[in-house]
Amino acid sequence: MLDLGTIDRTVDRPPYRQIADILRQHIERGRLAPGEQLPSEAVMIEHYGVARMTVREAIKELRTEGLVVAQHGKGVFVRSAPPVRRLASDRFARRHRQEGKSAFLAEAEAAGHVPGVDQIRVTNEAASAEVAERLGLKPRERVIVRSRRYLADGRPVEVATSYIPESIAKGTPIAEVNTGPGGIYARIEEAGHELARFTEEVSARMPSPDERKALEIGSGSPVLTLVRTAFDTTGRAVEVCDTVKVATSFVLEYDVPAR
Amino acid sequence: MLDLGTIDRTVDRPPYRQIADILRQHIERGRLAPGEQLPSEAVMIEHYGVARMTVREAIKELRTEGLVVAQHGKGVFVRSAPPVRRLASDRFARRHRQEGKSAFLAEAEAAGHVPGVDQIRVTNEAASAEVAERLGLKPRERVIVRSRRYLADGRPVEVATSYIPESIAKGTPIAEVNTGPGGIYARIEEAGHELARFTEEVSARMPSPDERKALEIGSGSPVLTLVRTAFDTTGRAVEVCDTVKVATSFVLEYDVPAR
DNA sequence: TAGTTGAACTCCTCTAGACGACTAGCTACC
DNA sequence: GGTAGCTAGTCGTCTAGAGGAGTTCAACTA
Repeated sequence: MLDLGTIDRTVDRPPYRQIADILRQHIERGRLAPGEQLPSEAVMIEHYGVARMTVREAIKELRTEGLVVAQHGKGVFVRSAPPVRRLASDRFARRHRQEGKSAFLAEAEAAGHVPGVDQIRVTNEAASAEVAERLGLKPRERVIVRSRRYLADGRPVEVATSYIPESIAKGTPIAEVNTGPGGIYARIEEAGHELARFTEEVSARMPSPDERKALEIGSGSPVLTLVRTAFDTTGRAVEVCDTVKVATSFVLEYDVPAR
Repeated sequence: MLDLGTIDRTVDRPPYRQIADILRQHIERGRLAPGEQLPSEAVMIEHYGVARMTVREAIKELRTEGLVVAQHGKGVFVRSAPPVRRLASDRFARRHRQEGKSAFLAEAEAAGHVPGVDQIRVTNEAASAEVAERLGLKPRERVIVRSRRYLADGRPVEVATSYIPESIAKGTPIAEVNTGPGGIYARIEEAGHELARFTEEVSARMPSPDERKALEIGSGSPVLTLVRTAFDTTGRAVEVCDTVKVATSFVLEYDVPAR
């Protein structure tokens, strides 16, 4: 049986924080294992002799920290840490494309996960000012917009939107839902644009409500955002991609020369 | 005067979320500017005709999202976005060290901020199993541990801890609080270890209470974590550095060859 | 003038209770 | 045998109130 301890009314730390502290320790020390259910609100109300809202405040704190998830009608459970996927900086290596694997597929399989993609939407739009600038296009030039959601072992882990100039995508399956083996980078190279390098801008923030929904995460889970630009050997930007990843599921690895 | 709108009791979105939505929109559309004060709880209770806790729930949601910060006794304010600092992947370029600038100093100045460092602590410890493994040392070999906090324009933006093998640091100012011009990387190179490359592992998570305190951020602000290893030209790991950055203050730029 | 007090305002924490909605398991009926 | 409905247990949301504590500023006092 879990030792819930007691709260101390004389100390200046408020009861709801003390309760959160006790539960947090149990989780961090493994006495409450991932997936395990926390004591119900009723039990804790009884045990600590506090009001319902006080217990809920404590649980709210843990939810904000991403330590637990509540399930309406069932209980509150310790978050089972999703598998962490390491993304090495060679994930865009040509050999993967030559093997018919897209970057995501190659990485997920290497990490032993079952990859999946859904919610694919492909449209042809006029480039926004920002996208045009990043791609070095004139404003309002047309681009293929590809958005999709990636899954690992059936769980959503990332949503991404790519923008490719129509002039490059024309006559290729890039504008189709199914781009064929190797993904869009393989198609871009076949179209005569040999890829030379990528730049990635990494940052992190809290998710918007839409992103929370698409990634099936709570409001306490941060996201990693990647803004990637692909350049061909002539230095032309041939694709930009905005990616939002579930932060807890990823570690990004980069190799930086000292120069 | 700010248009607070009204809530719709017939729709299935709960009132506290509707209130949060209204406020969020005002913030996102700039009608509530950074630093500006939100209507007080009392005003909103009156305006929407709801109970205290309902308004507080709405505000809590915005706090969790990192959009606002509450100040006891003063009010709730739209978070003023701290200056974002872009960290280019050339931030460890040798020329910076040759100019006597550490990586942080070089970057901060380039971005037009006043850099600062405080809370410097230097100790000599037996390497933990993890650090020993990352540095390729035998367990319990001694390392110099340097931890410090970085400030930009007086605001804390990052805490970092470096581990350098004592065998490399011996006889250099690396074990001193003041390492001299160019920082520890300059000293490592002077000690005969020419730096060849770095690897960085980037991830993001919510901060621990300690980190919240050191970085002076609320519980709704995520942090970026960097685990860096520096290698010399012989392939030996000469330093590892664990960094925790305020996520909203940084964009990390990386250059990835397509290979 | 300089310092203190007090009021008014703010958010923080807690209590005690209400009803609603979701889940899961059991039961009774067809 | 299958299903519809009941029920206990869970979390979600809301109400109406309380005292506490930090902030500000004006009024008061020495």
